[in-house]
Amino acid sequence: LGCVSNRLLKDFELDTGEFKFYRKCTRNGPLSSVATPASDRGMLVGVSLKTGHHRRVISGRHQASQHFGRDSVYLRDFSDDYQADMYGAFDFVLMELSTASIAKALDERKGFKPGGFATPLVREDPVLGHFAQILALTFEGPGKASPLFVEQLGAAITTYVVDQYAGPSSAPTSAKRRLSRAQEARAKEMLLAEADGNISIEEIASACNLSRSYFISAFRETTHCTPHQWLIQQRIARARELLVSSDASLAEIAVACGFSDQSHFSRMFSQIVGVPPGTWRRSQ
DNA sequence: AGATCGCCCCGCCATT
DNA sequence: TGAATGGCGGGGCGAT
Repeated sequence: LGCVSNRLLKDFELDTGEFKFYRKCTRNGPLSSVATPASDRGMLVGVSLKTGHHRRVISGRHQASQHFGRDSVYLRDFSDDYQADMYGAFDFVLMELSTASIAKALDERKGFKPGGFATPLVREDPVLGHFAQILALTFEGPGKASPLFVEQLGAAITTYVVDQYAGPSSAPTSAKRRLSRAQEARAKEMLLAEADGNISIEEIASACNLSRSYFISAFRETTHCTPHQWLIQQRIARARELLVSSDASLAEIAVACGFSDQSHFSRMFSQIVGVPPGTWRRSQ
């Protein structure tokens, strides 16, 4: 994000794949300036946990001074160049909203299309302030928060930001088959739990009160991935964690991730990651 | 919602 | 011995 890492007191990052969170905190400023060129990373939401920071944002010939108190929120669009001089210590929780997840949240706004965001902007927002505190606790809490929890939290924040800060909606779009948040969460939960007792797609669909065929297409519209494909990706993600965090054999990791044997695991891993698991592990 | 059908995942084997 | 690759049949997944 343009900060010099070794000058930060706290510098955490949490990447769920769909969402990216940061905690960035300085002891005693001044961190002279930051500059990031335009990119297609989507939007950045920053929430200040403390008061006493201000910065001068330079865009073209214009300069604007922004003061941050507790619960101050700023939004900026990564597709614009960003340059700012910073004064005073800061403590931020930040979240990156990918263009895809923004589009998804806008799409879910009862069939209304985007009106765009008013950026850059700074304002007080106690709701996002509380979300930021939850995230800060998630970063520093004793146990790791489950990926599903973090993902749902990201979804909630995205929805909130779009509701509050996206411009007026315009033309309605055609309604598609999609899962409600509750159905999506339930379905994902059941897919992950499938490790023990074999659950079929049929059963998950009926748990969501949907027919099998409708469920599959709605899941796809919602997550841009078929149920079984999604499960495989979750298993591979888990495998990546175990590959770096443990010294278990590939056969053991395969079983731990829901693959019945090593050969099949290696094949699926290669297909998705591009290199076989052993090679990938050595590269980490 | 329910029926049909092709394809790919799975689980097991062998080989290097 | 562990890891990577290939073959193969059954069955469930996913699209229509």
